[in-house]
Amino acid sequence: MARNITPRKENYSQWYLDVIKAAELADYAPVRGCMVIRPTGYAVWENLQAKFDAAFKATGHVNAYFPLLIPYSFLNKEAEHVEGFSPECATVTHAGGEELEEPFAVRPTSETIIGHMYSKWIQSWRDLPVLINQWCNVMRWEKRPRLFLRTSEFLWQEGHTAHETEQEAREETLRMLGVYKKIMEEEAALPVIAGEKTKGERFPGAVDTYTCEAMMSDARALQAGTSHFLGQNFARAFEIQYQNREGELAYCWTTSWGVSTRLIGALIMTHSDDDGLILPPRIAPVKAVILPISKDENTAENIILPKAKELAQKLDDELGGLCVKVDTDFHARPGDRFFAHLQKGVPLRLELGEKDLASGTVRLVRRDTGEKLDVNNDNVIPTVKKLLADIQNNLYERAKTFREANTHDAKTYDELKEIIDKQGGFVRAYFGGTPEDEVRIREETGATPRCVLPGNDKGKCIITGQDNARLTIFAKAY
RNA sequence: CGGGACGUAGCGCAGUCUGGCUUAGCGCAUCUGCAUGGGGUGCAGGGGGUCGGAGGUUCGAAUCCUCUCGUCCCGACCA
Repeated sequence: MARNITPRKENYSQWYLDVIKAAELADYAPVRGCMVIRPTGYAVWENLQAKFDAAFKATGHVNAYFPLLIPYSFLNKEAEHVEGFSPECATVTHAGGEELEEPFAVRPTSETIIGHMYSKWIQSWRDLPVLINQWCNVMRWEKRPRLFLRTSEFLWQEGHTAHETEQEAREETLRMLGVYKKIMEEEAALPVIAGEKTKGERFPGAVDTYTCEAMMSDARALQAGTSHFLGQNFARAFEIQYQNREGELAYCWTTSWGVSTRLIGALIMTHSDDDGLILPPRIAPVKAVILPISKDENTAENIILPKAKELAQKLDDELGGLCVKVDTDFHARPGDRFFAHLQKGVPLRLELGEKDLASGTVRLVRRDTGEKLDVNNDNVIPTVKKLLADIQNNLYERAKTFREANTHDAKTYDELKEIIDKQGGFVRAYFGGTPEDEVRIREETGATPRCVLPGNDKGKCIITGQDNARLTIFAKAY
């Protein structure tokens, strides 16, 4: 249907890029791996940001800002951390026309510099917990960039907390994982599985890493957000010590957690179709668009437009403002205007023409299903509210149904191989192997352990044959 | 980082092998006018590129050579 978008079945990667281009979400920057987030894409990010930020504040966190440049030596203080990040770290070696004595790292993440500051700020158990979040950009020099999913520079949020006890820090890690899951599911309509990462997939420097794992519409997995229990690793590396209630010096227990603009990639690949972008109403910058239609421009402008504006105002009042757009591009033909909004993923289209005025109705068209409804003027506002809620719900349910239909169980390693090879999707299997086993599985199947399911479901490991292995999801991932 | 493909107007392409035959062409989009108008309308007229960038070969380069930047696909690598 859309002539500027490659059908999903034909070439998934191309489809993804075409949707981004058609919806004007982002464009390539002149620097390899970097992108420009265009106003529409940025508006989506702002909406996501607003939801997460409110949830962070509600759980007692405050925002702050730490610098972009980090003394490179800081990264070296945590062995696993530097090993994990140095390959993708950009460094600044010159400034002011001179070579620097010590290079700066452009932050790939901020555990180190925040750890450094925390060691200065934290003296006593009375200073704890410290619950700080920052919204910023980070840079990771990726070999193979893809818009939103893996760009050299991206926007994200990183929460960094320090606690008095291990239990408190562990609770924080899981609390934020829960916050992520809730917002992803309720606001972004992305069904996710919240679970633990295996050893091989852990964040460099973490004791435990948790993830919200989503399935894209090609049945591949996408890590949508992570939360890390850092134990005392960074506290020891940066001497984040405090005097405890007994008057002794003790190391803090820290956590970190983040979600990024990658979520926009997840939204695209979860909800959109061959006509272009589909956005869940709760995070769509424009929730509904009203199109005044008439073959006579004068009628459109002087009779229909005022009514459209009036309706938009009423809807805005009901929906919380600035969410309804009136399309005043009378010169363009209706078909062109439909497609423009279709591709940009506006959840609901309201058509208001002479026929509607005569019959006292408005035509409503859903983006997710294409369903059309003629609704009496009196019922427009409640119907719009209902439809937006329905669309939100439908997108979530649709994605969840797809995920469930593409999730299979494997009793043996051979079965796992077979399913990954023939059907793809998520494969549940008991796994208790080592990181070396994970590497071997990846090499032999292309799949990686995405997440260990919560709960006490245990069984015989498909690799080692040992009992008590935890139920783990394997999949090919982005 | 290895293998492959590619970079010519906003988008998609032809021309590149066999340098001059083009003031660099085509489709879509765009602009103007008229008609049209509820899922991509029709006719007419117009605007826009110096061929990713730098250097070289040549009387002459979008076309040949060297370097460089970027994109896509596969692989390696990677929260």
